[in-house]
Amino acid sequence: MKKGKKYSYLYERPALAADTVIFGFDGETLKVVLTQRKKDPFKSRWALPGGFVFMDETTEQAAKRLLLEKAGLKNVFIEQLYTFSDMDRDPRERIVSVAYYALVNARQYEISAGRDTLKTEWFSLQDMPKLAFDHSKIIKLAAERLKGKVSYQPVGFELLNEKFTLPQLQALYEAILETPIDKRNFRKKILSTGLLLALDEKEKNVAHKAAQYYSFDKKMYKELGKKGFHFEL
Amino acid sequence: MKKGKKYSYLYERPALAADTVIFGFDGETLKVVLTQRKKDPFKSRWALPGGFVFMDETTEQAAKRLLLEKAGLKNVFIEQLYTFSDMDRDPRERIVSVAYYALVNARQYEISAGRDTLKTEWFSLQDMPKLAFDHSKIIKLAAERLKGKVSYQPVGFELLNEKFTLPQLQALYEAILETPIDKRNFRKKILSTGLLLALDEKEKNVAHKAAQYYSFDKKMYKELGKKGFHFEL
DNA sequence: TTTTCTTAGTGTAATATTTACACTAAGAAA
DNA sequence: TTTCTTAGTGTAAATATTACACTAAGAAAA
Repeated sequence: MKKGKKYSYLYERPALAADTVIFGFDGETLKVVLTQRKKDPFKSRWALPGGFVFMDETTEQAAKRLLLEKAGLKNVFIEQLYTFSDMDRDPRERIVSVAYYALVNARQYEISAGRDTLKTEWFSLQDMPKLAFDHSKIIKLAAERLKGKVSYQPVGFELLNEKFTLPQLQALYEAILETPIDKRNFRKKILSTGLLLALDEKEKNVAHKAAQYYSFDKKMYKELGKKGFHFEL
Repeated sequence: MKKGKKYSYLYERPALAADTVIFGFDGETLKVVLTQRKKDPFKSRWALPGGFVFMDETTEQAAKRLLLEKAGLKNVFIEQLYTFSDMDRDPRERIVSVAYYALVNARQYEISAGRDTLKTEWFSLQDMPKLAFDHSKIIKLAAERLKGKVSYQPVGFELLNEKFTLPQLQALYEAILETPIDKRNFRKKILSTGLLLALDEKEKNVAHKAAQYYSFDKKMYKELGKKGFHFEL
């Protein structure tokens, strides 16, 4: 037993961590926040923001704390993704990680580097560097999950500005689903759900016809989020 | 530091467990396997089969081992459900549990009681006893997950006999979705997916018109399981 | 052997949804 | 005033969904 190790158990226990996949949308592509590691293992490699779960917090609370500590994000939507438990996923020792994904407005939040990271940056999903640990796998699963989510729940409130145009919403859907969508059919369908409120306002300073702003009908958004609705085009 | 506690760490660690929600179908209702606890806490209460995760196995491997040890089940379909990490979910100490759900053929498998359980039995989902820990919550989430699964993936292969009739398959869908389905529309839709192979064989010894047997087209089942398909009636 | 009971199996018409597709409108910049 | 760019709109054809009632087959009962 090494000196200074204060907590002892009858059976060996893995360490417990939380990792977060932070999705943002810049109007063009889906992005994910990565942090560059300061220390070994995988020193200077990019990785998901993550860290150990403390004894006085649930894994979700840990994920939210880490979002704040590592990326400066507060009050964001998160949902549990999956728990990764391969014995060798961390070369130091066994660490079981509960992964969460978060949806944030990439334009609204300035991402700030955390304490033990060199840099923290947005990376486009189609253009990812080589990642530490099994983090590529985690991101891949998160992207699939988000794709699934879009097809049965409204998505967008968390990722867009409060006011947004239909072309913006469509671009978001196309980025998540990784497929082009017919403009007219998209509008018809999304408007028929009753999710959207047309605002009395248009885009400004665009060198083409200005698009109308919409916002989500909060009540409807919540309702369809709970009971689900099928969205496919 | 108490005597005999051999594993020491710098930081406190929760224990890691796996719990399993085993779904079966008896032709009428969805059932779940519960075991009656031999020891405190919650002595003699019904609970989900579960136990600690060892250091040389993933949580999924642990869930599979526990399925065998606690219920005598081998080679069954399992999928990760959710990780439960409330600090007080176990009164003894903090135990984080990764929950899995399994789908098995309730008629084919004899359930056998495990070592430290009094009894192991099937319980109908609508008729559950009071459960230990947060296991009611886990089962509720598992049932919702299964409901969701049915609407975008084929389900039935794991729960029915290799040969089954359309009324049996329909009864399964009705049990999972908790809603009656129109017979003609169900047949039309399920047959149009190409999932089913009509066999050259009928039910025997039934006091009414014998139903035709079908089996799943394995290739199609796998394909639709991977890429998903929308099923709703 | 006939009748009864029970569940399997079948089709259609009305309605709703999905799909494919091309032009005009608005705004700034050249 | 012309050009460039993106917003916004409608329809017809095809497909999918829904609601709904009778005949067929088999064993059991009379």
